[in-house]
Amino acid sequence: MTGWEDIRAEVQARIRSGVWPLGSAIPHEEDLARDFGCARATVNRALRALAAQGVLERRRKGGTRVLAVPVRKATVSIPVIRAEVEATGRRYSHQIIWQATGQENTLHLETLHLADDKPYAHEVRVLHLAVLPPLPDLTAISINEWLVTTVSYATGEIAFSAAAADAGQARALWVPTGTPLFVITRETRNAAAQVITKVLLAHAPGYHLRTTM
Amino acid sequence: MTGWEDIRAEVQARIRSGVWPLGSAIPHEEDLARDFGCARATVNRALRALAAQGVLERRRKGGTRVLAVPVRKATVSIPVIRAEVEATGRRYSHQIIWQATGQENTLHLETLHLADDKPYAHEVRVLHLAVLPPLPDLTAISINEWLVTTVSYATGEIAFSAAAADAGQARALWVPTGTPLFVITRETRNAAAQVITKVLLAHAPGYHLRTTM
DNA sequence: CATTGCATTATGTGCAGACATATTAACCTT
DNA sequence: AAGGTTAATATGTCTGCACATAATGCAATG
Repeated sequence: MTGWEDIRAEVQARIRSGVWPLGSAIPHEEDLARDFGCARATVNRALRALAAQGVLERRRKGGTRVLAVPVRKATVSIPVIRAEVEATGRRYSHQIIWQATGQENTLHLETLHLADDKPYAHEVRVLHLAVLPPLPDLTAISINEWLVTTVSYATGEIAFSAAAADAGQARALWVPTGTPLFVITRETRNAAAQVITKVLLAHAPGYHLRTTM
Repeated sequence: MTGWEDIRAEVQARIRSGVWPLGSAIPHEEDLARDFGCARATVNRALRALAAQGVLERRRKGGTRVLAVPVRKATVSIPVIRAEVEATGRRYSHQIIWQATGQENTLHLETLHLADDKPYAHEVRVLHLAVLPPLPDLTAISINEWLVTTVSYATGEIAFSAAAADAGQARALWVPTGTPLFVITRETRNAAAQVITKVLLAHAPGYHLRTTM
């Protein structure tokens, strides 16, 4: 009867109805557990879920409070491009347009990803070779895919934006210069906080990144 | 010594090293618990985290398997625009450019959000009044903000894309027609799956949506 | 008066056991 | 052989208990 989802819903209802105003502290887990007639672990699970959702803020000893500014959080999947293309029933391929070694043992790569031989996305990447195992044959597998399966879980920053196609992007994607492109930039670091790679990925017009709340 | 984070790391290491190849099934929670010398609940926590990350797929009775196609998941915050603007030290304001009632008890709203009196984002919204409480005075509080604090948790779809500014967006945002804009479209539904509102939000050039992995 | 140190407190996490539930596989029926 | 029923199984979750950990404030100390 009292699952943690029910408790999450109840807590959220109390926040919405003003019983626990925005910015205020809510009772301790133990009190809530007594209120709801369940174990503290159950309350804990519910409150942790709400914290992950951006509704609550929790701090040891500080207790739990309702965020003053509610934040909606959405989880987006950043798939391997090959899988993304093949999921729509199209055939994936990629071409390395240009590559060069740069300062400090870096490799610069310009890649075009294609779906049914039509341009799908244009990628510019800098790889820091010192923090990577030897590279494979890049004509067989895309760097993107190789990295995902090779490098242990890494942290990183992602940014989404819109930008006008520059000359290189325009040429690769068969669009006029200045065309709005959906751009994803990524910076990936390994466990030791060393930068592994930086990527700028510009998608051909019509691209949408979808998710649910 | 054996926290659930350690176990998550170990499982991830085994996947990366090929002990558990992509697409293969991994042992049951009970077996893993014996292997790692911990309780099943601890293994469960670790595996659930990995499933949320997009590394594993879990099904009752079906067991746990490594996803054939690794997916990176990132959580993005969709903040209230006022908070987003004020977080950068600027002053928020908004203007309702146009509004009209449409078919089936809907309200159409065109809003401009400003930061230090400069255009920040252009919003076009359709509200389904039948599934909402009475609206407040919209000059005092933006719809966006009112909805977040008023409507109980709702599901919805979000899509990010890049688009060329149309005439209305160009005029509102002080940019030439055709300028690349970062666009967020949202469709929000209540618990009964009824559509509450649809939004198209076009951000002024320079906008970035950031997140970490 | 500043600083260090300790006790307090709320959340974070672990464990063992139990039952719930979804899903598959095996079985039986027609 | 097709189809429906049943049993087996792995995950999902709850409970009650325990200890760990971080953060806060108070107190003792120099």
